[in-house]
Amino acid sequence: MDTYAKAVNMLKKAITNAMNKAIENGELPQAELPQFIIETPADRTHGDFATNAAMAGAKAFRMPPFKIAQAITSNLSLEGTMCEKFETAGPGFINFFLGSEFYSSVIREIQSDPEGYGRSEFGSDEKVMVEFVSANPTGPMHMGNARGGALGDCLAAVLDKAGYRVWREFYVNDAGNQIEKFGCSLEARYLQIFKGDEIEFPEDGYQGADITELAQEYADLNGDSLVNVSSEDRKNALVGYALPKNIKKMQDDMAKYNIYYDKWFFESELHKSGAVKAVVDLLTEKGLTYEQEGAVWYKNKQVLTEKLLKEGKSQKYIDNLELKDDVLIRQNGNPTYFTADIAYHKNKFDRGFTTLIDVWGADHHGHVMRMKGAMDAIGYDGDKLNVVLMQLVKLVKGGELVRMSKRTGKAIQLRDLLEEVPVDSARFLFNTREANTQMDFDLDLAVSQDNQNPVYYVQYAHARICSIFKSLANDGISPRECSSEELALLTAPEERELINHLASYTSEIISAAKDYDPTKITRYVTQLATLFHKFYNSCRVKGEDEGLMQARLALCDCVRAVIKNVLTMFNISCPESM
RNA sequence: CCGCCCGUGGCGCAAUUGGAUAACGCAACAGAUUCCGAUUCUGGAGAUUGGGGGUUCAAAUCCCUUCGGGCGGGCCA
Repeated sequence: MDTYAKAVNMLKKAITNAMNKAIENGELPQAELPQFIIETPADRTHGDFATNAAMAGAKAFRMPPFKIAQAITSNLSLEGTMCEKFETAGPGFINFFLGSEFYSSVIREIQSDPEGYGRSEFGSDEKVMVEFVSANPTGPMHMGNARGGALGDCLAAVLDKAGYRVWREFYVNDAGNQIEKFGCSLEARYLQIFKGDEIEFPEDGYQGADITELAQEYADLNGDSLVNVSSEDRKNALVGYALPKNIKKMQDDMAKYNIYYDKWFFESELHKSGAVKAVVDLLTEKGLTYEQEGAVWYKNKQVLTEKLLKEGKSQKYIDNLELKDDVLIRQNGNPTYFTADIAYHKNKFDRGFTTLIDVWGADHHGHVMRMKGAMDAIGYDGDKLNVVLMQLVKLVKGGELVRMSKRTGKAIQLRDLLEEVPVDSARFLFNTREANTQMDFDLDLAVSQDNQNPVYYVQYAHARICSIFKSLANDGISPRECSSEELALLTAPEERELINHLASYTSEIISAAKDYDPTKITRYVTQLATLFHKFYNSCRVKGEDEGLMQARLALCDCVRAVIKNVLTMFNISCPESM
């Protein structure tokens, strides 16, 4: 357990003991102990930790919070808590102040295992799959995929650090309707090459220039050999050529973006193996399907109504949702995307993943509830499927909305972004806004190399620390292990605040993992850099007496280690000089 | 019409998930510094947390209502 968690735990125990003692000696009435929390106050003059135990107990003890606080504190012993002082304040808070033992053990903890710092067993080795991006292979990836990639990959990294066994997966929709459309679009462009504009382009086809290019490429390689074959053979040949190329492109783009998947999962496998059909059979066995107008339907309304009633929602609420059933097998005999997706998520559970996380665009939110319901329906726990919804990104340059790429005249692609913006910057900046908020991605900021750019600011703090060590090495000074007495010299407010922040790293990781929110960590590390600069400005390292200098060097070393720890986790570079 | 998400100083955003005087960064104002790395720091100014009501010791957070923005609502994905 990390020092911070230890300190909180011991404090919790001490407070519980004090309440029990107060009940024994009659200062508090007999009652069940209230649930209370230990928090770190926003305002540090309120101490390093505070508890709401007295306020939380107001109801149970039927006493004013302030009186309860007095009863607790008069029975409180700080023995073994790392705190050296407490006080009551405000409406009944009890505030605690840490002693030097805490500060030196934080530094020692980090230095003993810099790479392992922040890791915990919170996730108990549970197998988690994070599925993200999963863009359609019918065209290039866009800005939304860029955001999803950064968020999903860093979320996975956070979960890994929090003690989960994490698996990253990309679901390739290489089957079904959109591939059919893809084929028709390619076919039309191909035939246009040889027969001109008399060939009509399908109304709902993919308009993109990439389709035309792919058709042209095929024509350049194989000539007009497909003009006189059946439409089906022609489409198969074109898709067989174009699809692998598109998938390869996506894989290259992801690699450029420093994203590496454990698996690229192909939807076509589910069709081939019969898994999609099996899902329909399974639902039919459970009496949850019916036929109508030549299609097979899934009783979504029934399933969700039962689920929502169980959750305590009112009938009126449910009626208002106007739930509808869904098609599993179309009139033409083809399964829908929904059916394949059920089969895919079933497959994930069957592979032993106990928690599934999907990162989806917010436009898919209507899909969330029925997907969870479908998991329940086939005998899995729909609540183990968690969907992180992500709002749209707008590109902004010079304060103005950028709609399309200057070069191609088309919507901005992931590729265009990576040509303009360093990968480090993109990965970091996409992780500065929570998934569920609309975001403006500021291109000027992303390329700027000054402290306005948070990545740069953080990397710079790291480089600066490295340079301190180099500068001291030139003077013949090398860092050494410090004694507790020396570390106890770190008493300046800037030093203590910095150490406090270092200490909260592990719990911050856990909190980010709980909320599926990696953006907490970019905020954490930016704050760390800020606190370091404050320290750097008010506390000189060089030229102080040997003991203090070494203690401050140890602190610098810890800051450097944690910055590197975060950036490495997020696959962002961490230069020693810039 | 119904549902989901969002609304916090001029701008960008946070708040340990119900806790103390709503934090931080730009921009603007007043000043200090130019020292291990491009500066950095210290002050004050600026907020009825979109509006209104409710729940309780305590609400930006939960409930109701209203306004504004985004998204979605069966043979698309």
